[in-house]
Order: sequence, then structure tokens, then C-alpha cells
Amino acid sequence: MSTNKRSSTLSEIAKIAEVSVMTASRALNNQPGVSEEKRAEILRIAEDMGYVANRVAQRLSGGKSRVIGVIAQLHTLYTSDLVLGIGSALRSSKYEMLVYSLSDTDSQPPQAIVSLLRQFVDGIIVILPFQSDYLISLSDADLPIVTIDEGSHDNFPKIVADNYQGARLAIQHLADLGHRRIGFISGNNQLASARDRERAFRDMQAQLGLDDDPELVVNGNFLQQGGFNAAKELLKLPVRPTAIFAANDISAAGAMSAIRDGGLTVPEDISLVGFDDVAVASQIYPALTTVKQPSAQMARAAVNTIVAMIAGIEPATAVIMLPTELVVRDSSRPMGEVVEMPFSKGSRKKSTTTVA
Amino acid sequence: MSTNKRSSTLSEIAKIAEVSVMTASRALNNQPGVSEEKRAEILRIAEDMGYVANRVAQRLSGGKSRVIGVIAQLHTLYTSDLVLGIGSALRSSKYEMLVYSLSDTDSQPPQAIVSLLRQFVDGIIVILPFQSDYLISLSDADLPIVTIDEGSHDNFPKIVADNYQGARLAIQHLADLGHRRIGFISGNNQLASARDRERAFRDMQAQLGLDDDPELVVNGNFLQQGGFNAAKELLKLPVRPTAIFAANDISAAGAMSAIRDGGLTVPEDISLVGFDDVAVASQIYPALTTVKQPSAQMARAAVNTIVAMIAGIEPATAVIMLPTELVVRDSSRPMGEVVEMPFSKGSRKKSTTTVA
DNA sequence: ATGAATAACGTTAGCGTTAACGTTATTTTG
DNA sequence: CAAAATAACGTTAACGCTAACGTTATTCAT
Repeated sequence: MSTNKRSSTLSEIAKIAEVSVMTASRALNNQPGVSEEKRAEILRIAEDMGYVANRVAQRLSGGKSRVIGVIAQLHTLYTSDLVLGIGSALRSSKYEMLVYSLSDTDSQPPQAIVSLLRQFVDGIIVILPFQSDYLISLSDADLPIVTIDEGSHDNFPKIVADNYQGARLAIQHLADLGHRRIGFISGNNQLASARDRERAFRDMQAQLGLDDDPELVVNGNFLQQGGFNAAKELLKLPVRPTAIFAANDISAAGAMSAIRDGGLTVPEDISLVGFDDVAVASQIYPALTTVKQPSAQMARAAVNTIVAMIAGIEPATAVIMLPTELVVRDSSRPMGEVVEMPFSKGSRKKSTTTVA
Repeated sequence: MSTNKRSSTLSEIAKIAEVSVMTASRALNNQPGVSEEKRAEILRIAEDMGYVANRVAQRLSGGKSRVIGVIAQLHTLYTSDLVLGIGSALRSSKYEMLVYSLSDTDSQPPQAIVSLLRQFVDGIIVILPFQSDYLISLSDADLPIVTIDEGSHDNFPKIVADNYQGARLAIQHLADLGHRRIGFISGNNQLASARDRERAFRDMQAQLGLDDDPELVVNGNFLQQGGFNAAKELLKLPVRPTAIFAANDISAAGAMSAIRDGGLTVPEDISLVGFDDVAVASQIYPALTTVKQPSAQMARAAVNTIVAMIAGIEPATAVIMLPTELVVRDSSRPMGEVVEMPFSKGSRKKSTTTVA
């Protein structure tokens, strides 16, 4: 009820309840060894005084802090989505989340923060898609660690999306629409996800007999600007692709700008498909066809796994792979087909005469 | 050098150095009372054993944890920008940052996290633009708190951008371009920033004698979808506005989609100006004219202030207001003027015919 | 030379909590 | 009914660190 100035301590409560600190501790932690009446009274007093256990002391005393650390680069939308997801998945548990935001220039977190986290939290969820050496320095810790999207060799449970399958879906979709000359804007190949998506692209090229000039693959590094530049390159080709698959939504957005900047239109002149399904994908115009990463499920899986590990239960599988899903919106269209724009009234955009 | 399994403790180091724990502590904390030779040796040993001070213990022992807590809603781009800015501003200091991400449904952080933070960190930077009651519960703490963008009554130092002036600049810009019928997509009026921007709009309407039909103001709630809907409303007006000022970039982006969806073009048919200058503002097409929030400076100011407060120095002013700045890009254009699209090469910036 | 100041340490205690034993009544069991 | 088991507590120590005193030698002023 009353929000006290300084948060009260266990011993204060114990004093008022006229019991030892230990009894108070037991009562509050729901442990045996306290009669029901005393427990009730202690709980009442604690409530009354607005007692909150000091996690710092709890942790130092060898206990748990009930805090889960998240290491992430907040810069990319997709990562933010995941962090948010973890937060809401955690909200139904008794854990809190504290995020360490890695600078975009750092490829690995400073040693300091790693040990800080190690000291304070009960478990760490790492969302760095790097092959990160520093993880090795964590591996010998007793601290549970779960990794999301981490591609490399390691000994932690790993939550990943099925990037390969997702990319295949995207290409299949474009092929189904009649596109045979598809450009690919690749991602940061340091990341396993980028490599998987590119591998899928090349496999599908072969499998479906698509055009496979090497110039059809341009790196966009998962960045807006990278996507812009890459698309510019693709548009400069002697024979222009009729569709572009970008390895993530951000570079797809960049590509869209580049296409417009070149006087062409999506999807009339060029179909465009992204990957991730970040929030803006549905919000840009035209809404982006993309492959949806199951970020909410991934977050939930990560949370479940780490909570289990904290409880001492080792995860059944080292890798949990979640399926991806194609989301068809307005940026992809059958080749050569002239459809009216999905406008409310009658707005005429240039109808495309597709160039061979 | 050697990365030890379990991080070593002070007493281990002291034992090896054959000194007391206290001497080791003094040496490592750069405090007097240790001879230079011993200090050097202790430092060497500590380095050698990969010693890292246990912040949890430091903090519990009444010391500082050298950690700054940040409470923010990571959902909005602008907030993320600020958090990132705080992170990089902190990187040059000896503090680390831990972020608590508030759920978008919560308007206030759970009591638990507040006390958790209070227990562990040396200071808190709050980036909630709410009039948040919970801040009051913090106010009696001994913990330094700095607020960014918080509009309400409170007793903490506050870092804000000059929203009023910024919005005036935006309107003035549109007026200079000849627009006299300007629609306004307002923000979430719970936020002081939104109120300031709307006030500026109305003041300028009066001051410049612009059209001031009440229908020219539609709420967009700072959201993409809200901006979309609001713009739809504005376009439905019997006499359409020739320019739209959105209270933030996100709703401007929504408005842009709506305008396109209505078969019109930015900036040919409608000039559009946003607010914030989040990263995507320059990345959407056409690049958005907007008012730049000095988020990097704000972050730096917040960090400097909190660090000073932790050191016991009360800030000189309760409110630090940083100037905003108009960034003219491609989404605004003189009324009625027909300019070629600013494609690849020669994008000429509009020459302004200033109207009284 | 002698008391006082100083430098360089060491000791004790405590931050708030819990684990691991003690202790004391009360109940159960053979 | 005595011995053993149990329940309901209390005590002690420890987590890793630092603040606040002590202690000892060395230097300094008079």
C-alpha cells in the first residue's frame, strides 16, 4: 500500500514480525519451515511495507536474480522485433529482462559487459548473428545461454528460422508468377542467415532453370543503402531482371527507392520480394511481399529454453528451427500482366511493356 | 591474458600478491594508501588473472555499480535512436548501460523493474514521454534520474527538444513555398511534444493567416496507420490541402502511402513534411522533408547530466532544451510549380519564392 | 631527541540475502 | 513411554566488496 521512501529490508520486516530474518526469508520465498499463521503475517507485513527483495543481495548470496540478460544490436528492425518479443514472452514469467545494446561498430560486446551480465543475470539470450568469438568466453561459464540466429559452431541451444526454406518459397513465388530472370540482393555473408538465403537462391536458379548470370547476384549487405546501390547495379544490366529478391526487407526498401529513382515502378516493371516481414514491410508503398520470420515464436522459444535451463533442465535439441512463411502483398505481380492498381479510385500508373 | 573459467575474486588476487584484500581493493580502485610497487604488482596480477570486479558486490557494499539504467519503449524508431545515442555517449565513459524495454501496452514500468533498477544501477535515464505517475515513486529515491521528453510536472532534470520552434520552422517552410492550405496530422496529445507541435501549428495558422478550418487538423496518434487514415481524411476534404505537416515521421510515412494510394504524388500534388528525422526519413521515396530532433545531442546531454549527478553535482538548469532544425529534402515543393522529377543526376532543389 | 604527522598497510564490520546447520518443542512410532 | 522423527523456528557463515577504523613503521618539525 504505502510506497515507502527507502525500500525496506528483510531484517526490518523480521523485526516487526518478531521473527528471525531467516523465517521471514522462508515465508517470502514460499519455503517450508514456517507455520501458516506466521507466513501469512509476514506476507502481510511485507506487503504493507512495500517490501521488494533486493535482487543484488539475492544474487550475491548465491541465489538467482530473476533477471535475464539480452545482448543485441538494437539497430536493425528485425532485432528490435525479437527483443520486443522476448520482453513480452517474459512478461508472463517471473523474470525481468535487461538489454545490453551492442554498438553497431562493435562486433562483440566488451568483456566488461559480458562479465557484468554474468554476475547479475540468471541467463543470457544472445541475438547476435555473428560468428562471435566472445561466445566462447561465455561457454565455460555456468550461466545458461541461448542463441538466436547465431550461425556458427557452438555449444549453446540455438533458435533459428528456416531461412533456406523461406528463401526457396520466395523464389518459387516469383517463378510461379512467370519470372525467369530474377536478381538477388544478397546480405551480410558473415551471417548464417544470409548464407542460407543465398544458397537457396542459387539452388533454385539451378532447380528451376532460371537465368543464372553471375551479375544477377549483387551484395546489399542487409542495409538500406546497400539495397539501393545493389538495385541500381541490377537495373544497369544489359538485360534487366524482371524481379528482384532482396535478402531482407531493409535492403528491399532500398531497392524500391532505387527502382523508383530509375523511373520504374514496383510491381509493374519489377516485382520485388523481401525477407523478414518487419513491421514496415506492410507499411511501405506498395506493401512488400516478403518471407515472414516467426520472430514471436522464436522469442518465445528462446525464453522457454532459457527458463528451462535456469531450472536445470537441458534442452532436448540443440537447434530449434522454426518455419518461415511467404506473405504475398502488392510488390510482386505476374510478369507482363497488366492489372489496374489497387487504388481506391482510378489512378493510372504507367502500364508496363516488359522488355525482353 | 588467460581467460579464466570462473572469474577470480579480490581475495584470490590479494592472496597471490600477499597483501590484504583491502590493499588490493585500493590498488585496483586507484586510491591512495598503496606503494607504487605493490600497486603495480597487484595490477599486474589482476590483469594476469583476468580479474573483473564484481559489480553486484560493489553495489551491495554501498559502492557504485557503474551501470546506468535506461527505461524506454523500444517500439518507436525515435526512441530507439535515443537509446542508441545514449549507448554511444556512454561508451566513452566508464559506465555501462542496461535497457529496460517497456511493453507498448504498459504505460508505466512495473514496480518490480523500477526497484530492480534502483537496486542495481547508479542512475536512470527515462525516455518515456508520458506523464507518468510512476516517476513520482522514483522521485523520493536517492537515485539520480534524468528524463528525456517527459512533459509533466516533475522534479528531475529534463532534456527536451524545442518542439514548438521546430514545428514553426516546418510550417514557415511550407508557407514560404506558397502553401496556404496546410493540413496537420497531430500526434498523441498525451505527450508534451505532440501538444507543442500542435500549438505551433495553430499559432502559425493565425500568425501567417493560413486557412484554419478545423477539419485541417486530424489526429494520427504518431502511428503509421494513424497517419494513413488521417491523410485519407484530409484528402477527402471539399477543398484539398496542398501541403500536409505530420507531427512525426512515422505518421508522415503513413500519409505518404495514403496520398499515393489516392492516386496523387508527393511532392507534385501535395507537399509533405514530417518531424523527428528518424533514419528512414531520408530513406523513403521521396526523401522526407522533416524537422530534425537533435537526438544525438539529447542523448549526450542526458548522459552528461546523469554522470554529473552521480558524481554529486546537481545540474545547473532543470530543463535543457536543444534546438531543432529543418531538413529540406524532396517531399516539399513550391506550390503549383512543375519541376522534373529529381532523378538520378540533376536533382535541383526548389528555389523558393517566399510568400508574405 | 621526542612527540606529531604521514604513509602503508591490516582488521573489523557490514551491505541484504540465503544455505547449512543448530535448537527446541511437538508429534509419531514400536 | 522412551526413542526417534518431524515441524518450526534461530544462528552462523558466506557471497565479494568497500568504509571506517587500527596498527605499524617512517619521516618531519622543533
